[in-house]
Amino acid sequence: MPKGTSVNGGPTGSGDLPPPSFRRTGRSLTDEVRDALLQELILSGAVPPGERMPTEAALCERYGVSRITVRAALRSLQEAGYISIRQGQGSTVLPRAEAIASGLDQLCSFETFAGARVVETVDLEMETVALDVDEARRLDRQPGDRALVTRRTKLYGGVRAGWIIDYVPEDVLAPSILREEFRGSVLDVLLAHDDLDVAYSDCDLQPLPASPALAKRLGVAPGVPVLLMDELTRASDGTILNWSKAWLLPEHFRFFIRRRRQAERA
Amino acid sequence: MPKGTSVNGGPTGSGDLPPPSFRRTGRSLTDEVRDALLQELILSGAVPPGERMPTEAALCERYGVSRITVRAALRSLQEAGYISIRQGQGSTVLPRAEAIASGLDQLCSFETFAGARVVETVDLEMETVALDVDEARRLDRQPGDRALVTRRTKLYGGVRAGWIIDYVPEDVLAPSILREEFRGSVLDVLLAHDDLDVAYSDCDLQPLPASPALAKRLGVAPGVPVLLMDELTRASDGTILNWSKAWLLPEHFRFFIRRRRQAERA
DNA sequence: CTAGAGAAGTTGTATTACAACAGTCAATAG
DNA sequence: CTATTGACTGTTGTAATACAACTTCTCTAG
Repeated sequence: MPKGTSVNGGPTGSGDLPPPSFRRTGRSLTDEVRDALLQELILSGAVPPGERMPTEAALCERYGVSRITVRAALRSLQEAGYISIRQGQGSTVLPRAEAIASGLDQLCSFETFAGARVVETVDLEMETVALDVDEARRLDRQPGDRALVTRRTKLYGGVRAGWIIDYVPEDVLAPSILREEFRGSVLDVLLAHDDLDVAYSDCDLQPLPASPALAKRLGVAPGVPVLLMDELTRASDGTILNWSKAWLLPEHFRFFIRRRRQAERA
Repeated sequence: MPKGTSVNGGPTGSGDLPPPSFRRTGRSLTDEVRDALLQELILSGAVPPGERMPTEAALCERYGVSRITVRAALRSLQEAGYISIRQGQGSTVLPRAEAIASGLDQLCSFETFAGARVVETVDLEMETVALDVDEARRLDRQPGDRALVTRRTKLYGGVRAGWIIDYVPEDVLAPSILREEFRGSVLDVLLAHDDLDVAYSDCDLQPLPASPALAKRLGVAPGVPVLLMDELTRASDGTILNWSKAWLLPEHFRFFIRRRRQAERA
């Protein structure tokens, strides 16, 4: 709730009132335009895959911003894999934008990931612990520092789908607050606190055979393949906010990612 | 091989000669600067994680380009997860850049992915086939269209690590050329042809128990977890260039991805 | 009818200017 | 002396204009 007051734009003096559906939060104008383009033109299907986006000049007019801002927003969308930009030709919406829109590269909770499916949380355990050496190193804290550990089983449509453990250090968020605001997702609580500035997570994926204990929790046979998702969530300055380990049954999850060509090395 | 002659820059008239290690290909100036920043400052460790990048003005001078170009390059790096940019403060290199640098979001062949490890290709089969209905739909072609199918087993350090099938439609690359240039990786052949304009791939990850046939090929017990990586490679205009299915043993692969926070939905 | 030149439309880059934000430090009020 | 305020500096964010470079289409000359 702080930082909501920063009126970013308020351009020089030209009284162009922003067109409809153009909200103004504390973020940069470029980010606002980026989101608007993504929502109103790409994800909505207004410009289907293969079709060309409006020209930069048209977008400037539509949103009442300069070409600088429009170009930054377009470049952002290009980098994210939504569009292709070619000099002299224009910007084209790429196919399968839905794959990246619902893909792994998007940092969101399992409840958000589930979409329309009914999600339940059972066998919930929350306790404050002192970090051991390994846990402390992983979280970039000191051994003995305290953190709230949350363990639970996730059900998708009534069926056991995953077993999840989260660590949230006390210096990130007071355990009392997390306990109070927890509604099934630790990440959603963190995301709701703007001051934490959740930005990204580094995630390690690894298929494993289900151990007997895990198999029992998930109601499957020991040895069936599960996917271990080991994830470290960070603020935009790199501070570690959360460590999450999730053992997931593949039949309930589909992992899409978009791989992009990188610069050729020297 | 066309497009190599396009001299992009040749700025107005200011005779600033570019500083060392600044190559000029057919790509945009912005992309050149982006790569230079990534190589020379971030990946080289010249600016370690947590440290601030030089200011935009300094980078303008260093590379002899305008602030427009530098900002576009920085924004690209930000979008890719390498740096954080904050108004009034500057750009900061984020921790664990190596995770994304060697991560799944980078489109590269298994040989490149393997790095220093010795990679061998055995049980190679290449044949031209007519696509059936399902294959054609997946490749966005017509049933009966012809494609070169490549099947082989990959060995990492002498140990069987994965079983891979590739489809390359004839209209993308002549089978004779592919057969001739194939050195273990289909993707590397495609990447070497600039005119194909390989840009990205959409990838579906799914853990599976190894079938008896697959287990036999990989020399493991049936039922052990393997990761199926189903991937569609595309050109920058969305054209499908290649369909690849890889069954991988997890002990030889580590899959990192960086998940970024997306725009909040309305 | 074809090949080539030319025009129009679009993105890429440069330049200049100012606004907005973060941090520092000195001046001031208590 | 302490704490708050205020100005100042350095940085990124946005705007306006201009032109270069690329793509596509049209028109013309042959």
